[in-house]
Amino acid sequence: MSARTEATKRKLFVATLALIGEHGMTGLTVDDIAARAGVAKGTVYYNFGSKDGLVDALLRYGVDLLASRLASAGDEDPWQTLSQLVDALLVFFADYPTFAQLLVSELWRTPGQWHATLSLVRDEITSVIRTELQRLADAGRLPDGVQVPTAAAALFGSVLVVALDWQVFQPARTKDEVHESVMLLIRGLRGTP
Amino acid sequence: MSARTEATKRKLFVATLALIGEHGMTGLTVDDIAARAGVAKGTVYYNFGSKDGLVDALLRYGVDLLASRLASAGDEDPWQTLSQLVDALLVFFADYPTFAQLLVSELWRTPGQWHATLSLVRDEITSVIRTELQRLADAGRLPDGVQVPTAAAALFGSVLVVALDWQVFQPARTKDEVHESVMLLIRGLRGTP
Amino acid sequence: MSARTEATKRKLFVATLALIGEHGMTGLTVDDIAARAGVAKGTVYYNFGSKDGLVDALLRYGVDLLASRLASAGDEDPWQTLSQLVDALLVFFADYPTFAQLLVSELWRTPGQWHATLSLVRDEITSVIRTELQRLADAGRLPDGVQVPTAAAALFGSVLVVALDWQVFQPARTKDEVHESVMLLIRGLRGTP
Amino acid sequence: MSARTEATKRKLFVATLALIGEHGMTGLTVDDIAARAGVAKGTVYYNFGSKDGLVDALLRYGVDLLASRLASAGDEDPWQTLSQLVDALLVFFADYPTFAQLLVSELWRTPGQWHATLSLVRDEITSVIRTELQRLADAGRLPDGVQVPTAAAALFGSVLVVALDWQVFQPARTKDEVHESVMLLIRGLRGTP
DNA sequence: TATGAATGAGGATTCATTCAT
DNA sequence: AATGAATGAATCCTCATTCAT
Repeated sequence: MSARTEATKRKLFVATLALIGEHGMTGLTVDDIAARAGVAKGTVYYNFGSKDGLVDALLRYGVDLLASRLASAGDEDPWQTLSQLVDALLVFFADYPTFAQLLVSELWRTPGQWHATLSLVRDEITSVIRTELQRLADAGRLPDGVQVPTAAAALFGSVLVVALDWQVFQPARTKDEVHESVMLLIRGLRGTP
Repeated sequence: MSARTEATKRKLFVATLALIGEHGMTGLTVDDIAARAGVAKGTVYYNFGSKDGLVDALLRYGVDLLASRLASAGDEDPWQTLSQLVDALLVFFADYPTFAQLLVSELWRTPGQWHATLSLVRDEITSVIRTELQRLADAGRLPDGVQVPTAAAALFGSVLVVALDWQVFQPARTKDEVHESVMLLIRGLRGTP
Repeated sequence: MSARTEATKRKLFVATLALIGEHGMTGLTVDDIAARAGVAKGTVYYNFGSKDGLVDALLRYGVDLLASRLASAGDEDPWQTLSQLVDALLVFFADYPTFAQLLVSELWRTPGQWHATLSLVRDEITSVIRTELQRLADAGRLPDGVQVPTAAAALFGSVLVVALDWQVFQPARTKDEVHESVMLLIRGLRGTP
Repeated sequence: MSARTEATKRKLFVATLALIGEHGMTGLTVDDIAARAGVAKGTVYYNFGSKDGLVDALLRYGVDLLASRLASAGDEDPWQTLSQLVDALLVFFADYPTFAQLLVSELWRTPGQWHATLSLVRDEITSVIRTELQRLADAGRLPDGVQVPTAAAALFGSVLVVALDWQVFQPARTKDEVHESVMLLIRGLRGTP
């Protein structure tokens, strides 16, 4: 892939993300994307084959970005790692609010055209969380009855929704306050001391 | 509003909800709605003015339904009330999965055409939760640092997301298991005993 | 025709005239007419059979009004009578600007749904003018080559257009100024003294 | 604008003009226009944005055509120039009867969607007439009390209406007869010899 | 590698008219 | 004599996609 091609694709990603942020997935048109990116409409098709192809590629691009961020979390204490993961997620969603929107609005749609790619995102995140929860479970540090996969999904969902609510309805809160709220919420998982 | 009109509107609500469940918001056409409801297309416009108007009315219809269910929750012990609210929400989302989808996919969209109505839904639900959390806070039964509005939003979001995840990715779980998961998750709010 | 019916019809005429004045013939809907008149839509159909029927009736109503005004003009001197006719037309068009608009916009349309009725209006007016011009011609007071029917049409058109231009583009002019302009214009018909 | 685009636009202009001539503005559909022009419906929207946009562009196209014709009139004697202008107008309206219809039916509509463009047409024509009348006024060759702008408007309107009446109600007349009628009518402006 | 004019199926909306009350 | 809910044909417009350059 030539440098020129790569630059074109990146311009299209940026334009798409901006437009989704402004008007949502509905109302996202190839015309607008091309105009915003400063290229001709045909270029989108030349590079991505279709509108869906572009969005799908954008999604994968986002997954990679997120994965690299989550990878940096890690601590001997699983609770510390969880705290770092929550932090990384909040920062990522703050950096790419559009991505959070996209995720929440498409992830649980029945047929969903990008379902495969989005499930990938979900798995990417929940598996990291699941790993830490499992470490805790193995160490007997989780209360009885906690189902690791369900708990991981719930934690992921909570962080996602809280991040969105933070930005849309309570932008005045600081990241640390929000982080604290989430951690307080899940203290229940720690079980009675 | 005549009985005939009311019947027509209800038919259109039912048809719309069914179609959103089948094909999502995208792919929802007035043609399909009218056909499914067994009325002419013009009837949609006569009754709701536009497709958006129909969805908006449907949303308000759902709010009322949900509100009446939440109203039945109530106990001397705030924790009991919270548990009942979580239960009512899970049951409602199980009864109207489409409504949960609609909520999650539209609630945090930036401008969003139904933003006003959806905020109403959010407020309707969170205010009930907030009331209970406040009762706990007033009684000194919440840990320091818990911000009631943020906690209420987080709790609502968690239940919503968990309900969706339950249906889409883990349909085998029973409602009680899911309820238990959520309650475990928020045990943290109870503070150190 | 009962008094009630007549009142209803008049209300519909008034509403229709007002709406045409505001939005033109295009954009004139039965819904709007009924709403403005304060009656149900069905009433239009009960009274006039169709939208066209209403407009047609309105047109005939206008013709009668105009005819009665023109009838009051009359003088021994045909030039005086012409002057009075021009005056009556200007006043009528000033009183019912919408009627002038309707006339000018529909009279020369090729198929034109109200062509028959509108031609009636045209004949009503031009025949009065024609009569006076013929009196002048018979008295040898018109220059050679003046074709009475063409001249009558031209005079009618001039007055109509001048009246409209007066209202739309030069509302500051007084009626007398406009009247004077028209009379000056047609002084040519008087021939070299 | 590429040659291809220009050809497409011209085809659409021709088709539109023909259809307006046949069925009037009402009854003008984008479907018909596209079919007549031999292009897809979308092409109309690609090139003009909307049906109104197409009509507006057509109007401007007509203005230019007319302006170039009027520009060829010119004589030392202002009366001669006026005569030539009247002739040019009659010929233009005979060549493009639809344009005359469009003009008369839309020019004096209250808000009117093409009011801006149509006013442009009106100004284009009346200003040329105004110039000649002003030359006469400056030379003291107009009777007292003639208001140049009003007289110009009246003259324009007369020619327009006479041209339409000629085609619709008196097609047997020759152009020269009609021309003569108009000139006779405005001889009044020449004042007492 | 990129362009942009053209396409046409698809979908929202309008509105004159009907008819049971 | 009047109502107004319902109709559905007619129309405008959108937008993902194609293709010749």
